[in-house]
This record gives sequence, structure tokens and C-alpha cells, in this order.
Amino acid sequence: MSSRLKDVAARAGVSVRTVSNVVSGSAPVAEETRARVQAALDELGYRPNLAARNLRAGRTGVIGLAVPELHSPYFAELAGLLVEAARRRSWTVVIDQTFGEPDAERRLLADTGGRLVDGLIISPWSVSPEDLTARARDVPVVLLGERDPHGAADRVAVDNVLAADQATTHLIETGRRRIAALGLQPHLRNGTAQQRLTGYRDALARAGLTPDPALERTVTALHRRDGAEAMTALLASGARPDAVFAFTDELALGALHVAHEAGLSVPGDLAVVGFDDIEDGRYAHPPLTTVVPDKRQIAERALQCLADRVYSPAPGVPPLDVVVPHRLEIRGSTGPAVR
Amino acid sequence: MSSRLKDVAARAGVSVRTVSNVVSGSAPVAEETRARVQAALDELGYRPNLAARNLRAGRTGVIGLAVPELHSPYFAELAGLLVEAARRRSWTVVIDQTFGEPDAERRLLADTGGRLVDGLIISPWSVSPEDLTARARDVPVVLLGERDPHGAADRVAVDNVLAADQATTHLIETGRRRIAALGLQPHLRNGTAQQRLTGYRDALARAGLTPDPALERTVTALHRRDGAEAMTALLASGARPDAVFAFTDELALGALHVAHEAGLSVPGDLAVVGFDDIEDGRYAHPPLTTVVPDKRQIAERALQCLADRVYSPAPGVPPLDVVVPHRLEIRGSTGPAVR
DNA sequence: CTGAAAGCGCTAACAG
DNA sequence: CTGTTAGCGCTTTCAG
Repeated sequence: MSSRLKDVAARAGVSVRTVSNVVSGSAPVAEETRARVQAALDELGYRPNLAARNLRAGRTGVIGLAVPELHSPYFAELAGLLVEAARRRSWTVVIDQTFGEPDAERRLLADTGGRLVDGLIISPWSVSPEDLTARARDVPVVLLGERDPHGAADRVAVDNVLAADQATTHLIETGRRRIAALGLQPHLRNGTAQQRLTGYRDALARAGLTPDPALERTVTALHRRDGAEAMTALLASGARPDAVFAFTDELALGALHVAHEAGLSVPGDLAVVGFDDIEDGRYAHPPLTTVVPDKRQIAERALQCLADRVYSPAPGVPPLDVVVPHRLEIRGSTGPAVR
Repeated sequence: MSSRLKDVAARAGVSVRTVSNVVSGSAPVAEETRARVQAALDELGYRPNLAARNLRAGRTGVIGLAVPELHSPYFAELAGLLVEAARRRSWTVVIDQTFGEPDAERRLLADTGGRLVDGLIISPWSVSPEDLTARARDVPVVLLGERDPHGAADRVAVDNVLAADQATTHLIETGRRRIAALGLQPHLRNGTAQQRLTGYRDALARAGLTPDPALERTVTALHRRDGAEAMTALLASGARPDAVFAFTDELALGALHVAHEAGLSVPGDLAVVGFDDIEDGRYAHPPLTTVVPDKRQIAERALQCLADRVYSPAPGVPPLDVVVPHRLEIRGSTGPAVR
């Protein structure tokens, strides 16, 4: 079966202390002894028991990642990048899905007391950042996709207000005047949708366009089907939009689908902009103009925040607010208007 | 700081044993004592230390999931379902991405000796099942997406040959005669592509159609871009297909994209079938006909296999070969041919 | 440079 | 029903 340090020591005729030194390199070992120990190590196929090591060290080398749902392309991609970045630091990632349920999000934080994880990266939906961080008892937490200034934990996010403003401004520049905002989520507490709405309204105001409540559409979730439903309702309402700024690419793709079914030409009759830069958007018809957050950097910076908190016990350091760059990528879905 | 069993015991004026009993319920405790202990537990916000518990129990309650890449919609969705199913069993899932690299896949199995995980679910690409399972030293392994009969570990998969046959037969029934197979991967060792090719050829043979090597196209990876490249090459080759059976939905969507750009009407000029039923397929233009594997059941059965191996130490049980149901979902991309 | 031994927090066998 | 205690496998202090 599986061999312990003690077994290796017996086989090499040394003490466990020496074997431990060979394995960890924490103290010098005579060349001859080392060779003998190494041979025993190899023969027995020794693997350290992580549980014992963790118990001793008080650290696990595991971090938790909580996303609302993994089947969303955006979160899947982000999770992939985080796992990759963690691996580079020799960390393991356990993933949990909250489905945006307040209880799941709260329970998660309560559970961290179990020390399975050294830290937690969480992308909250239902629960407000304040509520979440108040519960993070013992481990450092990094919040994703937030820009709430009243922070009690590190945050990593793009500048949603600015990005939404740029996306809307781009639509205005292609000659659109009746631009719909698709993706309001007044029931959610994470603030992201609110920030994108603010950017949208800012852009309209700057261009001297009066916001029309009929063009601001609420969704319950952020999938293609929600985008499709909202778009159907928008068209049925008689609001006659000439452009749509969808708060996520998935919503935009749902809207695009409905526009096609309704016989609208894109971008001739209707321009569409999304947010997130998921891969499907690049292969849509036409390819989807979108706000591209630097996801790789989101992952990298989030992990950096965690590393700093976990390995540098400096309790005085105030919460960081990391703003990650983004850019607007213009593709076929926002060509000039045709009348 | 964080409190131990000993602290709670001191506060409640009992021994650690009693506190442990209250926490785990493994032995009866007098009602009065229990109340006192519970109060102490609550006041101190006690959380068991998982590392210590694991060291003691020899089990971690953590299972590993290794997928090639998380940003693939199919794997993302599957991972989500597995995490969900694991949660129902109070298991935690650590996720790793292999990117199909042989070294990553092998290292993963070598590492399992560290006992971070009680079991491993792996979806192999580069490494053959035999190679993989030979390395699984101490923990049970479940293979996903395989149907190799020479098994040394449990497997869970759909019947790829049958499914591919049905997809191809459906195309034949809509009047197609020059059906391309898109997605051969001779460099991979996992056998899935080979099985789908077999099913494709079976269907052609049954219909009395002669296979045309020019219609069988190889890809290096399974993303939209690979499907697009293969489709471009196919059209440029002058092979004049009237249908495409793509081995994954992502490939199919890439092919669809190229078909549109080339001015082909779908399904009039070209019918397209995919495999996997990823969400984007439902919102494509036209919606993509596809083979729908029962992913929820794949997740459920894989976990069941692991649970049986981990909790029922019956070394004699031979490897299971679980075949999960699938169906062909016919959508707009495979209407009747128009000439 | 190497050995002996304490102890991380928890569970369970063994008393009482 | 409850207290005492050994020990899971590892790291590390203290001696030698």
C-alpha cells in the first residue's frame, strides 16, 4: 500500500527527520545519505500525505472559487484561467456553484472556517458585498465583478460604467438614436447591471438624447433565452429600437436570434453590442461587437491579491480595488445604419 | 481566533469526546449536556478542521475532475453538473485542466498519491486509457467519454458508434448523398473520434453509399475555429458536400459560419449536424440539429461509480462500462434539401 | 549533519 | 452516558 516517511526511513536506515529533509530540502543532507534516501523514496514510490502536511502547516494550498454557474461561457472561461493561474503558483482550486442563491453564497463563506481553503474568490450575485465579507471569518476573500467603493475585501473588476458608456457611444456614432439597454436586474444586489445602466445613460445624456423607459429592459437571468425573451417583448412593445446594448454577450446573442426571426437585418435595421467577449460572439451572424474585459488579467490579479493576503500577514493593509483594463471590439453587428 | 474542540470542551465543562459526539452524532449525549455543548459551540463559532479530520479518517471528501479545458461549452456544462451532483453527496470537487497534454494527464494521476482526492474523474485526450489507469495507484478512477472495451477502470459514455450512425442516417433520409465527416483526430488516443467515424461509415454503407476520402476531414482541435478551417478547406477542395456531420457542436458552428460566408443556404444547400447539444447550438442560424447525450446522467453515474469504489472496498469488482442514453434532436439545420 | 520526540486537531478504542 | 488517551503522517525544536 501507500508508504509513509517512516517506511522510507526504515528502508534507508536513517531517521524520519533525514528523509523529511531530503524531500523538502529544508536542511542540508550529506550527499551519500541523500542518494540512499532517494533510492528508497523511488523504490517505495513515496508520496507525502497532504492532509498531514496541511494539519501541520495550517495551510492547505487550496483556494476556493465560487461562481454563479459554470455553464455560462463567461464564468467557464474565467474559471479556466483561474485554474491555470493557480496551477502556476502550485495551488489547487475547488470550484463551487452558487446559482446566485443567497443561501449558497452565505453558506460557502460560513464553511470556509473549515480551512479546506486558504482563500476564496467569489463572484457574487444575490448577496451584497457587505453581507458577504462580514461573514468571511478566517480566510481572505477577493470579490470579482464588483466596483462598490464601500469595500471590506479586495475587489477585481473592469470599470463597468466607463465600458458601458463607450459601448453606447459607439452605437450613437454609427447613427443610432433609439438605443435599447437590455439586461437590468433590479432584484440583484451585486451592482454590475446598475453600473452598466449608469454608463448607458451617461452616454445618452452626453449626446443630448433623452432616455426612454420603454427602451430599458429588465431580465431575470443572463442567458440567451432571457435575451431572446426581452428582445421579443421589446419588439412587441412598439418601442422601435434601432440598436441594442445588451449587458452580456449571452443576452446579445439571444436578442440577435430574435431579431433574425423577426426579419430584421443586422446591422442594417438594428445594431447590437454585447459585453464579455465570449467565443460564440465571434462566430455569430454577424460577429458580435462587444466589450472585451481582460479576463486573463482578472484571474492573475485576483490570485495575486489572495497570495498577498495569505502569505503576507499584514493585517493593516486596506482592501484593494483593482481596476482591470477593457476595450471595445468592433465587429459586424454594429456597421452603419441603413434606412 | 479559530477554536478547537478542546476550547469548546473547556468552555462547556466537558471532555473533547463529548463535544465530538455532539458534533458528529456518533454516540448519544444527554439532552442537558448537549444543550450546554451546543451553546459553547455557537458562542465560539466552532468549525471542524478538515485537515485533521482527513488525516484521521484517511478520506478527504474531495474528488478530482480533470477535463481538457474548461472554456469548452461541453466540458463546462459537464463540470457544472458534476459539481452539482457532488455537492448533493457532500463532496467537494477540485478541477484541473489538462489541455490534452500527455504530461499533464499523467502527472495528475501520479499526484493522486498525495491523497488530496478520494477519487478521480478524467476525460482523457492524449493519453490512452490503458496508460492512464496503469498509473492510478491508490484512488479509483472513472473515465469519461470512452468506450474502449479493454478497460482497466470504470467508464461512462454514450454509444458513440450508434449515435454517429443515427446522425448520418438522418442526413441520408433528408436526401443527402455527399455527406462530409468533420472532426477526425488520428493523433488523439482517446478513441472518441474514431468511434464516431465508424458510425458514420456504417450508416453510409447501409445506405449503399461509397465513402469518399475527400469528405472525411481531420481537425487539430475541437473549437469553432477548427471547424471553420476544416470547412473552408472542404469547400476549397471541390468535394461539393451537401451535408456535414460534425463530431462536435463547436465544430459544427464553425462550419456553419463558413457556410454562411460562402453564401450557402442552410439547410437548403447544406445540412449540418453536430454532437453534444451545447446551448449555442439552439440559438444558431438555423438552430443546430445535434446528438444530445444525457449529460446529467453522465455526471450522476460517474459519481455513483466513484462512490461505490470509495465506500465499498470490494477489490474484486470488475470495471464497469456504463452506457448513457442519447437522442438525436432535429432542428432547423437539417431540413430537406433544395436544388 | 542526524536522531528523538513533541504536537498540529480530530476520532474512536478503552475504560469507568 | 462521559472521560482519558493513542495515534493518523508530517514538520520542526532540541540535543547530540
